[in-house]
Amino acid sequence: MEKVPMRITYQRKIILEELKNLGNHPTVDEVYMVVKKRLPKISMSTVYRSLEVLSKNGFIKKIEPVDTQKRFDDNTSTHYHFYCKNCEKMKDAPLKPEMVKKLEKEIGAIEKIMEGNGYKVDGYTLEFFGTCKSCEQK
Amino acid sequence: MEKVPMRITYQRKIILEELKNLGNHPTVDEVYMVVKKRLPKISMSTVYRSLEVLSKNGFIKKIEPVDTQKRFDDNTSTHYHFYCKNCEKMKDAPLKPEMVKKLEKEIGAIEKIMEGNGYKVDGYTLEFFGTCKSCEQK
DNA sequence: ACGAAAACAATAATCGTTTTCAATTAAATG
DNA sequence: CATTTAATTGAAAACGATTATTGTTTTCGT
Ligand SMILES: [Mn+2]
Ligand SMILES: [Mn+2]
Ligand SMILES: [Zn+2]
Ligand SMILES: [Zn+2]
Repeated sequence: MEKVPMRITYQRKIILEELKNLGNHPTVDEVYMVVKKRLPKISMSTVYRSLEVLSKNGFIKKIEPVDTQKRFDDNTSTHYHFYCKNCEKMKDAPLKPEMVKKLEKEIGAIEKIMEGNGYKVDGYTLEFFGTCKSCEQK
Repeated sequence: MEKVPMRITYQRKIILEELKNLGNHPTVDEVYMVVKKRLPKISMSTVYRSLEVLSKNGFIKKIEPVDTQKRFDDNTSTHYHFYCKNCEKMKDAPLKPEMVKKLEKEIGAIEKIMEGNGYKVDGYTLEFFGTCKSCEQK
């Protein structure tokens, strides 16, 4: 149960450096392409692993979908979801309609602000994750 | 440019039926498995296409990630993102820190409510999508 | 009932990501 | 230092989810 400190290897140092001067939210492939210029022999898996380690140690932040699979909902009205990492099920967020309405309005206002800033906002997704009620009760 | 009405095929009818009585947000595979019991010869691609068509015609709602690729951010503080469907770049949502703070607080309250409902909330993702400023200016 | 267009089943291809494993490198020990 | 131990790497294969392709079948307006 000991926490082994992250090793600062040459490739990790360079990956971090290049991520920083790439700036805006690159994909793994984008990082790979620039790093390859300095480390021609580096492999894709090293880039994947390093970014993972760097984010796990708080140097950077990973942006990833809560759940990668497509899902379908017979309820077409606006509501939010909760993904349980334990049972891997998607549940409706346990919120009263009034709460949903309020949040919806709030975020709608935010969208307006972004539109005022020159962005065309088509929509958004808000998803919570953690452990669902039934899983928690065990 | 004509809008062709969706054909109501046997398999679409059954897929919709089964999606409805599956209830909670099934994955494509989950739909496939139950539908296969009634239509042993149905193929996976038909399930994919049908769910797509059904959602496009408003019968059901698709739940999918704004962007499927992993991305990494050198900014580790809390902030929101905007995905441009045109240039396929992820940008920081153009919001003033005060606005972010406010939303953060608002959603934090929502999390509390869900915790009160027996859920363990580890976090959430909020992502906007549409067309970014620079793409819009063309 | 006929025929054009749409949808189908089966299969292969693609995409992003993870795993495997032998070789290399870094850190810990003496 | 030299030696031991353990983590990391590169290359390749495997993976799961989704999309594309190709003939065949079905739907539906006429
Ligand atoms: Mn739902
Ligand atoms: Mn960011
Ligand atoms: Zn659960
Ligand atoms: Zn753009």
